[in-house]
Amino acid sequence: MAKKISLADIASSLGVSKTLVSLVVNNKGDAHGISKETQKKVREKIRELKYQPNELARGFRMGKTNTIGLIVSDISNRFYAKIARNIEDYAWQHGYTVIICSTDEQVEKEKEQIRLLMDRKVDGLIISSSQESPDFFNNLVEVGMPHVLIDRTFDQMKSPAVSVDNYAGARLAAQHLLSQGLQKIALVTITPEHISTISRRIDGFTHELAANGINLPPEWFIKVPFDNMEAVLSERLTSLSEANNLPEAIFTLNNNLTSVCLKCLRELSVSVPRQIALIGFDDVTFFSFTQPSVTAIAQPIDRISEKAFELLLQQFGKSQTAAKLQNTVLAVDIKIRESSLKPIPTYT
Amino acid sequence: MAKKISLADIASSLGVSKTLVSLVVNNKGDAHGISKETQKKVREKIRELKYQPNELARGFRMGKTNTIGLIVSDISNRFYAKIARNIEDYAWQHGYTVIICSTDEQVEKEKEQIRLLMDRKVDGLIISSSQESPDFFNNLVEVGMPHVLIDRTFDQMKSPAVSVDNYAGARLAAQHLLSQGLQKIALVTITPEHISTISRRIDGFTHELAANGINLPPEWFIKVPFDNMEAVLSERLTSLSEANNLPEAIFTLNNNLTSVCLKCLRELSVSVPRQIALIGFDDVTFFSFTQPSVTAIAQPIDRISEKAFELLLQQFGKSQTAAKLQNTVLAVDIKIRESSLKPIPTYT
DNA sequence: TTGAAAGCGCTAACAT
DNA sequence: ATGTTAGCGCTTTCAA
Repeated sequence: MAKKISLADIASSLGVSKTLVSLVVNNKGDAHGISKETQKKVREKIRELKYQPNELARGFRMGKTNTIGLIVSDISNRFYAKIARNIEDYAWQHGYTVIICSTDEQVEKEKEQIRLLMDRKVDGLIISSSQESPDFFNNLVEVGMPHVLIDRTFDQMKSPAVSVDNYAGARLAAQHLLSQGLQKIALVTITPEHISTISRRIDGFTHELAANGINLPPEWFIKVPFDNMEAVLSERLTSLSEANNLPEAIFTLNNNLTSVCLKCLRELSVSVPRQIALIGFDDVTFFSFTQPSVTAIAQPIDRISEKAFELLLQQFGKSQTAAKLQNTVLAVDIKIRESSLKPIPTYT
Repeated sequence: MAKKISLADIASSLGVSKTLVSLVVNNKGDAHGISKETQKKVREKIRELKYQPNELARGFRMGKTNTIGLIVSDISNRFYAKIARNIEDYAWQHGYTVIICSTDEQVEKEKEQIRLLMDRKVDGLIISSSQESPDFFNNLVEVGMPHVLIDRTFDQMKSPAVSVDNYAGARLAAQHLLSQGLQKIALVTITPEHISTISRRIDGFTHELAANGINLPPEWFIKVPFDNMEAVLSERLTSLSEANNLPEAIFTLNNNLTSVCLKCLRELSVSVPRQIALIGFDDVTFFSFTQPSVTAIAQPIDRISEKAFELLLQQFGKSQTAAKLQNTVLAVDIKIRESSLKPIPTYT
């Protein structure tokens, strides 16, 4: 690795002070009344020697790294990948760079990652947490670490947050199914269920069903583990099928679940939507490409990212004051497509 | 932000030197003959004061940040999202953290990002480049910046790289189509075509067709811009359809293209595979869930990531020696599914 | 078995 | 209009 040119190098080779050079590098030359002439000399030397400021040293000195951390359960999940991309864009626009960490829903790993990023002095954190309580994050606001919680939030939390109205979204799904006269309805969720998004979707859906006099029998309240969806779901559906006890409709609580469910139904040769109507929470592009296209509750991914980044910037601004709680809840949409439509639409 | 405890704090509060504390923090106490007793005292104080080493300062001092940069065209693309996840895992296992940058195929942005990451002193770079020549990267090996090129590579490059056999993969696709007696075959590619993966796929496919006496007429060599696939492809297919000049089969050069093509065909009410057989380069989970399921050339994503990270670690090891060129080319697989099968398979 | 001091590259208060 | 100096928090000779 060729020795890097430093401020001192260009200063000494010019017979001026490091201060001077630093000033012009940071475009503070004029403000400090450094002569145009000297500035030009310095700039030329900088170009000649191909000087590049050591951002690490600068960050160290200024206590600011222009880096933010993004913590999610799995960056390869469509939803988070999109979020990541949007946040990366906003970050880049503001001169920040983003470090990504996937937790695999493991609370300890998540904490470890956050601690590491803090030790690395990232300026802020955007987190979709797998934790069960807000304690860890309340402590973060206590110590003044800028951060915002996204997607998954907590009651009693002190952190700024942005999420969507999961409860309303799930109700939308239930209403859509009910409006078509469907009564035998199943719910497929992942465990752990304590995740706020999941529990609110469950509540919204079951409440809406209950309000319409329908209850969700245990055998149609299907829980599959986060890391083994396909095998478990397949097994459950198969046994329901064999018992001749399949529902008429299924609501899946996230996009992975929706995909996996589609696949399982296919393998069981269950036709969607003819035999079973399907609707999922969380929309992905692909759902409009498939046959049948898939009905889904769509989250405003870009607005989530935008708001999250904005809340972070806000905290960077007022350095000393503790981050003020602001819990933004965004509305969701239902994208009605073929998979949930009974009777089946006819094509020309 | 509560004042952070530093090495000096715990040293002075114990009446010992920073050296001592540093040594025990880094588990070099025994090696340097520091008494068990003192070590214990230090460790207790560390716990009491909740001391956390400032990794930024440490990185600055040691010239090592334990951070690597991952540069791809778009982190929200399935393929790169998976790559990112795998690399993140390997990185985490080895104590590294990863910064992600999406270039949107913009060469200048890519260069800027790489320069910024270098100024931030990342230890290494893994790059799927959008550049047209290897010059920039050859220079990187010259200055001893550890990096590895993935996915897209260059002739005459001096950088370590890992890619897949795009040429062979495309031939596989052609052979599959030809083996079914299909003759009227179209190719859908993105522009810019200079990207190595793309050009090799084009070559492999057209060469295989040519070897079988089939040529690709210009109107079936469909080029759509990276950032406007759907509109353009739709327009082209529509006009072919109106001219009654649709092919019998289509080969799409990446997963986005495949999805988009599927959608366009649907909107044209063209049945896949009955009217047109479809096969795409690059497999994504979803392709096995759809109706029809989609035939694709599958890349060994995990092996790409693993090898890439390994090549990077290798460069970290032998610090002084220039990175030795190693261009790993991995084999691809064809996943034959319904979309490419003629006659259409029958289901029970 | 332990400590003093230098220094990584930069910025900023304080001279001059 | 420009320079001196101290110091961010850590590791690492070199001494004692």
